[in-house]
Amino acid sequence: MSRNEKTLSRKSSPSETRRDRERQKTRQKILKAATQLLLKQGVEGFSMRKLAKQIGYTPTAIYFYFPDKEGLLGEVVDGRFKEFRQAFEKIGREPDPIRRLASMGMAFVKFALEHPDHYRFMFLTSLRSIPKGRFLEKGNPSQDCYAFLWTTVQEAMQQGQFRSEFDDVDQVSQIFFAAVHGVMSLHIVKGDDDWVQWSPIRPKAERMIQALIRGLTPERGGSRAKSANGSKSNRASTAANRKPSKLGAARE
Amino acid sequence: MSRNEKTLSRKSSPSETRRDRERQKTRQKILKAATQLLLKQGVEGFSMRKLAKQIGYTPTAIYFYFPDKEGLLGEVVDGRFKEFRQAFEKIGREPDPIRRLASMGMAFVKFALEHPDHYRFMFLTSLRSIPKGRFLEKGNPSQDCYAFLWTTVQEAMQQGQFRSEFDDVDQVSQIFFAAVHGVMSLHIVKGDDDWVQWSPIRPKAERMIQALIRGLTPERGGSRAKSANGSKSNRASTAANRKPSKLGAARE
DNA sequence: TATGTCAATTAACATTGTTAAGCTTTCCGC
DNA sequence: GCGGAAAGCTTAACAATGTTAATTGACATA
Repeated sequence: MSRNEKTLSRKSSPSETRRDRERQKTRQKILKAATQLLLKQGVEGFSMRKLAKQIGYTPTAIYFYFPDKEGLLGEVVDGRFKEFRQAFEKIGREPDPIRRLASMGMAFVKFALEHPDHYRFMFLTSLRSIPKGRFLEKGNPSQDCYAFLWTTVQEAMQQGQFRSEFDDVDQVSQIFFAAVHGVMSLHIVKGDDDWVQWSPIRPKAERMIQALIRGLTPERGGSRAKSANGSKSNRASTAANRKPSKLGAARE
Repeated sequence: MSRNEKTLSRKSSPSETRRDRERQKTRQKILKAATQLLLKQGVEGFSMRKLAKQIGYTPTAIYFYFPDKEGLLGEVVDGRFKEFRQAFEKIGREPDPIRRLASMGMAFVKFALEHPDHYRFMFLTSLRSIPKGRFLEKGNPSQDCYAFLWTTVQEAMQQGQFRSEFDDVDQVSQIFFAAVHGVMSLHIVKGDDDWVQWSPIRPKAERMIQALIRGLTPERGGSRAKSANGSKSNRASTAANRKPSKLGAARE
């Protein structure tokens, strides 16, 4: 915490931008190399010294740009979350929130399969004291994945699409997210553990999302709850109205 | 892999047992200390040197009893799995497999809450080449947790308690396990990440199990699935007995 | 008594994250 | 243009990690 808050050190000189541009450039270079190294070597195989060697610098040079290893990797992960959020772009246009939920689940699966190492770091590692929310706006559904999920769940809830006992947006969001996360994390962490005969991941995940949504929503036989939200004052009033104040892509 | 397969080195001498008893004793001593250290310091804080200091030995002495860090911790975890399995003892006597399933889920939750560090190591860490199955018999439901789960799912399936599309025992077992694992791992890893407003873990897990089971089983309104097993009509009545109310029998 | 195995130690190696001090090069005010 | 300061980076080092090779002492067996 000593000497790397240089982003606005010089007070007001015209050449500040030039220096700073150069600085940002190498910063990005380090960040990019770190991302690649993380992908190739995995979280365990990542080391500051390897990274330094790869960019032709000395290990200490990195500390001029980043506070420490956690801070660096935290920022790498921030970038991944951004990319993660982008995978949800098209889904946002799906009108039915329940359908949107299912799509989000599958997008999540796809992302986890494509970036297992980043996934590991994003959701399977607890890092305290990384620069949270420096590059992502918390609570903003267009940047914050959890907020996006939250909003979708809230919408469905306001439309009366969930069973009456599921009246807490946070709870339902987390149940849904946790389920999908469970399949994917097991796949990534224990996937080649031959103690268990693992069934194919994709259909498994799909089925799970199906089942979970079926369990969260009322039965379809007779009275399809046709969005009983004519008046918003049904049971969804207590929890569903709360704005996503503290939430976001699980990170740290 | 060099010098620690000494368990049966001496061929046939009467004093073998004496030596070996001593050996097993210190082995257990190390194992116990390792378990405690793992509990107190967590996976990250665990180190061979700390362990050595705690038992009054030199770090290298440990290598005389265990191949390496992974091997040691692997055996620690084996012990925890045994304990884990014991948490299922009473549940085994529940006649209805679906109810049994729900109880297993809640037992799992309880275990995770009580032993978060061991949980971390058991399910959140990928250890390749650890001496698995040295102390646990794979496939035996009374020792192997997954086998216990599997058997339960199979029984329910044979009774026709699942929807027709869920016809793969492995898949259903893993879906169920993964869901519960998802909530618990998120709780453990990200539980104190204030980016997300986490909802209380216990009711969340309970609700999730409820929802998932509801989604896996046929709807209860009209024609109750009549268990296409034909042959073993031993307990086809349980299907009618099941209620959609409270499933989490395993309370604390 | 001699010998070989067992149990444990000392010393060392390689690798890790991180910091303190120093050395150029560049920039800014004068 | 010049002096001083800051930026950018390196060298050297520290402490902690897992792990191995060589060695020493004890002890049971021949």
